[in-house]
Amino acid sequence: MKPAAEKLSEYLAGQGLRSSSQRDIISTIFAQARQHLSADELYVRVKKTNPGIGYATVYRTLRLLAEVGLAEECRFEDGFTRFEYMNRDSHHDHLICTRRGAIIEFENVRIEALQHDVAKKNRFNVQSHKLEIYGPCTACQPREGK
Amino acid sequence: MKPAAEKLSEYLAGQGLRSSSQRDIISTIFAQARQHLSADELYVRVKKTNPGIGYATVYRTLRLLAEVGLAEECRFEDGFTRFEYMNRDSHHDHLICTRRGAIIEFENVRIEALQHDVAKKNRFNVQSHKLEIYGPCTACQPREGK
DNA sequence: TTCGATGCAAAGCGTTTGCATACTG
DNA sequence: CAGTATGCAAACGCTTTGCATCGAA
Repeated sequence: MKPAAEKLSEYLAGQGLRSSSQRDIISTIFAQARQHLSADELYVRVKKTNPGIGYATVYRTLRLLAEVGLAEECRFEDGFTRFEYMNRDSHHDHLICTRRGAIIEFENVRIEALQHDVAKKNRFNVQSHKLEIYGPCTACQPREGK
Repeated sequence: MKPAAEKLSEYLAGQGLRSSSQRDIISTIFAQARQHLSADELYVRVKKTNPGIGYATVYRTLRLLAEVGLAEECRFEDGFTRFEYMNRDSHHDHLICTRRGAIIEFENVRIEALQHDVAKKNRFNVQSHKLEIYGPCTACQPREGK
């Protein structure tokens, strides 16, 4: 699997756009995080090693990465927008802990098949879908009073 | 089924809060809409018959309705927050047309059962879930190019 | 008469944009 | 060199809040 920075550069070259050290740094840090990050969380991480990089560049690079297909926007119920690193083809859904926000990914072909059935019945052509299951995870449940 | 305005009033009385003509008007119009509305869309509808009502009151009333369980916040992929009228217990999910934004509700117990299986495997206690299927609907498909 | 609710305008917050400057190709 | 990318700060859109006033109980 090619590193994110390289994929991005190839895309940029193909589009007549330019590479930059900032874009390399941001996309590399984003890919290494291997978890869902908000623009702000990514900005903080980038800032640690590269204080010169601005907020706007992080936002602009995230949008670029989304264009290339290396990042995907996720809007969960807490209202924050996060980005997920995607350097593969497989789709997956999310289990989200309502106590501390841990996010677990899963995949279930039977659910996907049923989704297609539902769509067919309603004459929808499935382009994409999104499934999120919310609840306390094991680690949080013991203390869950209610 | 009790009307939304009445349910809201009962809740307010129980909490030592006060009813108001604005709250009645807003909750009634919201309930009658029978579709997902953004705060702004609701505000516009309310404004038509009651120009005196302010934006803030619409927002505050929507939050109240959510508290009572009569409204639910929905964040779809387009980034807008909408509210859905909920005067029943049944849960349902959404088919969302990517062309013109039509929203269709559906329910599928088999999918829900599978979701619980997934959660169990991952030691999650399901509190709620959210399933959205995106794609062009029949009405939009004929003109769908690519 | 008390204290919550309202309407307005201002503030907040996350995100985007305009612009002069820095840098890539 | 031409033209894109950057960093800053200002602008933006949606939502919330402060405050004086209004109105329900």
